[in-house]
Amino acid sequence: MLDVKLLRTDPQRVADQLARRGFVLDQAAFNELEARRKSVQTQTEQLQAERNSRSKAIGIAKGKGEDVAPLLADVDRLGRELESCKQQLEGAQSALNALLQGLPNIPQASVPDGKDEHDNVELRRWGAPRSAEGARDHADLGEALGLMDFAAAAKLTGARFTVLRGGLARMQRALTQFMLDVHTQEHGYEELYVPYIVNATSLFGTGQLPKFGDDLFALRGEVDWRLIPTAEVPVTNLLRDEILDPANLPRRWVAHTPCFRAEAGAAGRDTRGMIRQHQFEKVELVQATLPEKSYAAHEELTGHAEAILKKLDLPYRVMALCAGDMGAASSRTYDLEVWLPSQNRYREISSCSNFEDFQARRMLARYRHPETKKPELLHTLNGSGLAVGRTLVAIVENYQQADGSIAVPDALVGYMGGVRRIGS
RNA sequence: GGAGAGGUGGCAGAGUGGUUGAAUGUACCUGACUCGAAAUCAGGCGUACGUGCAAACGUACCGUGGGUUCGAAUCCCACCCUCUCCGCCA
Repeated sequence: MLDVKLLRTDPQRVADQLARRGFVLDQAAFNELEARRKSVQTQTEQLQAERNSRSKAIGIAKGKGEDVAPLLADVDRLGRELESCKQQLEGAQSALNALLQGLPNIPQASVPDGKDEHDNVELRRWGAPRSAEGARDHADLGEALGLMDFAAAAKLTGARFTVLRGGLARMQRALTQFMLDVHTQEHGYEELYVPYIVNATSLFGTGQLPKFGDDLFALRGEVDWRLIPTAEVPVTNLLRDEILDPANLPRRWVAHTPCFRAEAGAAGRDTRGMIRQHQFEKVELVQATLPEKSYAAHEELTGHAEAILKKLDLPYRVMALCAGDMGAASSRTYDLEVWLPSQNRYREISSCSNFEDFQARRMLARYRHPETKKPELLHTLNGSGLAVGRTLVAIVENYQQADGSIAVPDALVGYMGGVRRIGS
């Protein structure tokens, strides 16, 4: 959520910056709602002040044993006016909130202009992509080995699910352990185990609700519980309604969870294979920092995710997303894209974002400023470190052998009980 | 699932209708004493929004949402959560 003060003081600047992401801010609508809210609020507060002082006078009079009847005179009228004011205030406030909650974050100055993924800017590349010549895709290879079974998953559930068997099931588990170990032992993250089901308040805090509920799976029942679309939701919400001691910053958390996405609107895209599933594994990095440190932390966190790709010797590139392609909550996003020889191109495997105080304001995640002693909003960041399912895809494709077997990356052999080859 | 107890400021813990946004302790901040520190003493110290250059003032907030009342932390209802015991269970 944006700071409403910013909208009051410099709406044109906000409008200009949101325009970079193709978002049109209705300034007239905001001004009207804001003016209305302000006038109704002032009126309500005045009425309440009057009521409070009368009530207090009645209390004092009673204490002295005086007659309170005169004081009760037009208290009825006051009460009715107050009641109607409160209702109006509620309406004005909720209309304003709805507008405010629908606004995306302001892109940071360094974010490139652009309207979609074609305008993203490549920052750097690492590794030597292998030729697409003769490369088979992961679904072909996995099914031929009998270790990746989409038909079985379709029977159990439906499209966009996978059954993994044997060596590939084990490799997915090995990848998870490997990533968690690197981040906890080399990058200083605390490992967390968190719920895979969250309430609506948590989803509001990180920004999935109210606007992006279509992509979430809801549980049936009386309570509004949803499956997490990413560990970002439960992990970041640990900060909700907290005031942290700055001595404990930055907080660095890593968690492995399955992720559940309805993929509404993705019909026809990546229908084949494991690229886009309703359920996938991910190791997620989350940081909470002082505001002045968040951009350094963003570079650092991106580097932590890159370290996994380097250790697995998977060629990748780093993309700075343009203003029009970023998620609504983000101020700046770097995507890591891994080389997939069967597609002869790079595909997203990690997305690392700095949200500045956008999420922190929604969830009141704060620290106590050492000098002013006042609570100030934290900055929050997260990134995949990495998407495990897509990492498995990348390994299958990049480590495929002429005979259709899959070599095991050196970094993973220890996690695979010494196995160096799958499928031969 | 059943029975009981409880949710108050950073923490502990009073407060059962009225000058209570909330005693007290502790932590923290400032000052005094001290060469310095500890101890002691004095003062300060919740969050959000609004008005104001500021001092200050107004409003809301005692798990959440309703209700009763001129007035609710306090009374009533519903829900959520925590703890104890029982049942069930990986």
